[in-house]
Amino acid sequence: MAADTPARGTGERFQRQRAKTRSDLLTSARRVLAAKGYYRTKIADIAHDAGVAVGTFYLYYPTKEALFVELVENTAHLLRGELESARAATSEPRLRARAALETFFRFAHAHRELFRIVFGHGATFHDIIKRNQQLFATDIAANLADGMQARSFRPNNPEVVAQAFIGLSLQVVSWWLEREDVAVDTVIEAVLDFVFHGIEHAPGSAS
Amino acid sequence: MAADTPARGTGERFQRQRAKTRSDLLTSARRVLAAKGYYRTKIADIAHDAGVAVGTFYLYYPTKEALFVELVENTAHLLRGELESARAATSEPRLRARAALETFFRFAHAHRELFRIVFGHGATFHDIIKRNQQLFATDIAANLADGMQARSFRPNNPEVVAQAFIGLSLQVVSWWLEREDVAVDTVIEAVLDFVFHGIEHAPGSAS
Amino acid sequence: MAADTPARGTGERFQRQRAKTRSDLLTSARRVLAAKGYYRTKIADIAHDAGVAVGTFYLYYPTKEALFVELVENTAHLLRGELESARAATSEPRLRARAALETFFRFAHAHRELFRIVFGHGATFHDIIKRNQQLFATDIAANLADGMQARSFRPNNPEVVAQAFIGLSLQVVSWWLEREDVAVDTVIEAVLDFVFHGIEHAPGSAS
Amino acid sequence: MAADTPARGTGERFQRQRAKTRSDLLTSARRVLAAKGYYRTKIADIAHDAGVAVGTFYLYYPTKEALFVELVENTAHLLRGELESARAATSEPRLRARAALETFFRFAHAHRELFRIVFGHGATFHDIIKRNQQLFATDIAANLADGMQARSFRPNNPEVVAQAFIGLSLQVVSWWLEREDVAVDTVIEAVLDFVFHGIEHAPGSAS
DNA sequence: CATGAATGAGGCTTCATTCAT
DNA sequence: GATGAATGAAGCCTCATTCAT
Repeated sequence: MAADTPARGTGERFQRQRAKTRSDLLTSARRVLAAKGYYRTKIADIAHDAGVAVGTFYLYYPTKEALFVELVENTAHLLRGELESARAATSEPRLRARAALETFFRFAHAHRELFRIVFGHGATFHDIIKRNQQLFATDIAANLADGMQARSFRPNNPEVVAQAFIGLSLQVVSWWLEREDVAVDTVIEAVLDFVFHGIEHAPGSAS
Repeated sequence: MAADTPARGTGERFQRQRAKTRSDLLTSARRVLAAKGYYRTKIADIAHDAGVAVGTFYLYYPTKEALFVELVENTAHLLRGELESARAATSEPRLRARAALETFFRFAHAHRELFRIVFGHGATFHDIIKRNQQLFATDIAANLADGMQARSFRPNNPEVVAQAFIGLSLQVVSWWLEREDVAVDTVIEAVLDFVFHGIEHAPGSAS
Repeated sequence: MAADTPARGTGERFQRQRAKTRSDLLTSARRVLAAKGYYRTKIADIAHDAGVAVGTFYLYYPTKEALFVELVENTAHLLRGELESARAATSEPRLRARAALETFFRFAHAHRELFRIVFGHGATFHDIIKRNQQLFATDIAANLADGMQARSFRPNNPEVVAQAFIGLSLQVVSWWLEREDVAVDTVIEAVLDFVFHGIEHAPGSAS
Repeated sequence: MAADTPARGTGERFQRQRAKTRSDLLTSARRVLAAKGYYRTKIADIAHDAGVAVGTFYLYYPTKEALFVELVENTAHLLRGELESARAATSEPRLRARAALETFFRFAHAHRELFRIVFGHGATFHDIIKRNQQLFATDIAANLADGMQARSFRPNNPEVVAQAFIGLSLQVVSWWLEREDVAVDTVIEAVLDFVFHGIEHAPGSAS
């Protein structure tokens, strides 16, 4: 046993090396997938971009699909986590919705590539994406239903509005990601205004 | 056959036959592309579905992409036409927007397959789709700007709202296309409510 | 319906063409597999030998293994049929055994390539071959048991002798297939003598 | 380690270590090759089984084939040695043949894995195996010819009988190696009886 | 015109072998 | 010496497109 220890130190080195290569591949995959979409992305493209040989890819991911799934799951999980945190900050539905929307935009901005892969391009072409979108829809619909119950929001069909919410967010973000000139806050404000005066039960608002 | 006045214009009959085959191919392409998306659709699938040989496909369309482009262009053109008619019915921005939304939903419902191809699944994976979406966005933004000018709509960034408009419409329609149980009008009403109380400049609204 | 008939004549032409290509592929597969064995045979080798492109192979066989299995099953089935006919000619165990042995040799000679594939080279590397060999072993053992019961054959373990039978036949045939100079009958006679009498010079027999 | 007089001949210790690793690799190669055959065995499998890294394999064997060849040569050499000893015990052809057969069976039993590699599975797929089989055939044929000359054996074609000999031995042994239930001696007896007397129930002989 | 067989470039994946540490 | 990550040639298979009939 003790005699086998000397290898330990070396093992660490390999671990670090592996982690680096894996991360390189992931980064390249992000970049390339975001740029060309799933079908037009070749394993060779990713490997090349990562500066490794094709075979190396397969030391880290069994298939192209596996990599893709991992990327999607990671991203969705990350986003969901951030959204949860944002919503946890308050229990007031209006504030929550605003916080969620902001979070979503900032996330998309920070992870534009991941985002483009998961929600953009081929969109719902893979079941895993559909499934993840459904999760978001459910969360949003629940929040909307709460708000309606509390009369913070206009009574409406929560499911439909949730879908609308998702749809408009994705579209605006996608659009915005291609024109870096517009400030985030400008867009967020515009969207918030649009969204809010759509769901908000106008009290006696003289504007 | 014999009953078809064989002596007369062979050209005419062939013409008709050609048109039919072409149309058959288009119909099959719609069906198959809608079901499987561009990349997973093989020419052989379409030909088989249309009841012709693979080679025949190429007598009508030079490439797979050409067919796709034609389909997209057709659809977009058709939709744009309907939207124009709808808008032409009135010059009042609010009514126009409502009419356009209704038209859009009814169109998506009537041509669900075309719609899924052009706006769903592979979404923006092809430039032509992007280009067409942009056309719609421009139209909508123009209409919104008009409305804002006329103080029918809340002042806001027309481009952003146009994108939001498109995004929510696509998403809701896509969602709705997969659940035939909900009535069109229910969905339209929900969307209209959401959309209107978002864009409408609340006058002195007692709701 | 009647209008669809004109294609029939053409269909026949295609059928003939298909049959030819299929047969070409089979012939080439036989040749190449026999020469290089399963693992060293590439699809491209077979296709090239058959004078077609690689893709063509896949119009006829889904995988390399499928082709192999078909070849093995065909051969085994053919051989089993011939052996059955040979055995059916008489019920006398000795004659049957002789007839079977002769049939086996003549078959191997006539279908040397198939034979080499199925029984030679990689031999039992694939389950299907094992399974087929077992079938033969069972038949032979049954025949031997009969003969022992009838006291035509020396009492012995039929299973072991059946295996010995198969083994020696395969080996001798394989050996003989590589030296075309020896006449079939010479070999058959030698084997028959060995099989029937063994190697021992009968003690009592003054020869 | 510390107990191993570290100061003394490092070279010697390394020598021992090297020998051990080499032997470990050989053992693992035997096991894995026997189980999966040449083509389906990966270097990684062997290395893993031996508890060393892939690269280490190449410190001991230049190529996969080299290892294989060594294994085959070793085995064949070992067997030939044992057969020679067995034959040397007597000059009486009958006894010699019997002794050789027994030796062969016991060898196969003792080295089933080596045996399966060299004679089973991939059988004659490699020239080296063919060449070795030929060596055995020559030996056996010589012995048979002697016996025939001495009238201990029936006159027959020695080459053919030698091939038969080899073939039946291999087949029976292979068969037997997969059914551990049968005792070696039972099988040997059956084979000896068959080899010496054939299958025919001697006419005059009262059983 | 229609047919469907044939083509072959191109993508995915494997694995014997090499190499930096 | 040992390690295991990296390499890349090579094999399998797919499918848009062409072509002989």
